[in-house]
Amino acid sequence: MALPRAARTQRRTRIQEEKEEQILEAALEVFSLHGFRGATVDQIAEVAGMSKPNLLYYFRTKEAMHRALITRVLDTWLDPLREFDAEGNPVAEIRSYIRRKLEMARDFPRESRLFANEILQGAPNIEDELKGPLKELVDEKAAVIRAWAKAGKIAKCDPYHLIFSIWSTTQHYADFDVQVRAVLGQENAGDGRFEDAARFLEQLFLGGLNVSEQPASTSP
Amino acid sequence: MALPRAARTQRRTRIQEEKEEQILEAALEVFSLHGFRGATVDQIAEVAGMSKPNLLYYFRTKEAMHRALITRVLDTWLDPLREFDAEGNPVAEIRSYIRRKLEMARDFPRESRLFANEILQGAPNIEDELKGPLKELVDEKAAVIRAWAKAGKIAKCDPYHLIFSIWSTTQHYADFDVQVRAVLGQENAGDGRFEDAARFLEQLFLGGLNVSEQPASTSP
DNA sequence: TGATAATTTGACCGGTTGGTAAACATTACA
DNA sequence: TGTAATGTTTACCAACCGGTCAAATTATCA
Repeated sequence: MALPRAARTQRRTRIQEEKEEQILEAALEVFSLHGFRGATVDQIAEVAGMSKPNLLYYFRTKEAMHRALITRVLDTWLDPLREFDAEGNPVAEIRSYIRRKLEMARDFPRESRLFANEILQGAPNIEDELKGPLKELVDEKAAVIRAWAKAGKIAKCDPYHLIFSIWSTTQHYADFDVQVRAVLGQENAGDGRFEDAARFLEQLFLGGLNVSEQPASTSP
Repeated sequence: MALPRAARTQRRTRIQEEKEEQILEAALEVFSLHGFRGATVDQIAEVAGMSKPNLLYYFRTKEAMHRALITRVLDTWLDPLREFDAEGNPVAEIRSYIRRKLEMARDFPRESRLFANEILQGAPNIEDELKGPLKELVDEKAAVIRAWAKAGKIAKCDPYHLIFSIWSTTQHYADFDVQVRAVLGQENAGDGRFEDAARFLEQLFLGGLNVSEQPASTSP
């Protein structure tokens, strides 16, 4: 008899790799649009192009599928923050962090919505991830920002709320895309809004931190 | 035989007022946590403290309930933006707008999450509201902001993205509350984070718009 | 008070849900 | 090539879903 994924100890076959990939791709599509409870296994199976029992051969439950998806995506989702470099130039670091987050909102909106859905619904499955790895990473980067402020390289500010602000403003363009497009109207049908947003957010954050475009001394 | 809400032409009875209120309160609780598809009528009925058929006597379908809830909440949700006054002092206006939005995130997080869920899932039921009334209101206020910039009262910036930024940063404290609390740790158990956020966001936006704390001329 | 309208309930319905059992098909590999 | 492990499908299940119905209960007011 066959053993589904969770019970296997041997290395994965080619078919397993392919099918699990297909499934997670389809799961991302459906979960990101409807949340965990609103998504149905039938729908995911249909998007993945396979029968429901076949899908359940690879992931025994809907929850297992969701868990696998979240863990995989969370890791890459935090990459931009990890690249935040203490040794770098504050202005360049903050600017490129905003740019990268905005690029991710543009290129991977489903991943953003998956998290938004999860957090919005109380994060029942990833609370530990938030309080553990995520908090540690943010604590580390907050210390960097605080050091920059103490050295007078940027204005003094609460580093946690600075990070929250960058998260929220950039992810807004993925999570609230429908609203953004409705308000801007269809004349901005292309990706132009992302460039406009990048320009505005740089102005906002660099101005708000008292650093001009060319890294200069803080104002008196 | 009795006529449910939608078909009634007479004035509403006391019981109708009370029960519809109970139901919408319960619906807000459940919809804001699970989204439309993830919410169940049974669950709403249980929270409302009545039987499912009784609930369906007042709102004939789940969708009717959701529609009634959205329309009611959307109106009050936009109040802070409506109060944005062209004649006022730009610094005071922007500052008080941020404060009011943040207060709403603190005092009415469920309402914020209700919208977030709706937008996140493609806004199937309120797209018209977004493209109509909402867009008109934002267009109007964007013109005000642009005029302020033209008059040199604030820095030149894209007014739409400014509004998006205020929305996203403030609503973040309602929609992503679980994440915010996880990152800040339980030492900030009270509402202190809202005061910290208010301070930071004022610094960010007023600085980003080149206006100091005491309304002054723009820097050279 | 009594009759009429408004409200509430338990039983129920067809369709969908997440998930299973077992027969069948395909692949990997000795 | 044979065969054992892996992969796929059809048929199915019990629980749950949104919603209906008719009977029972309660409020209203002449």
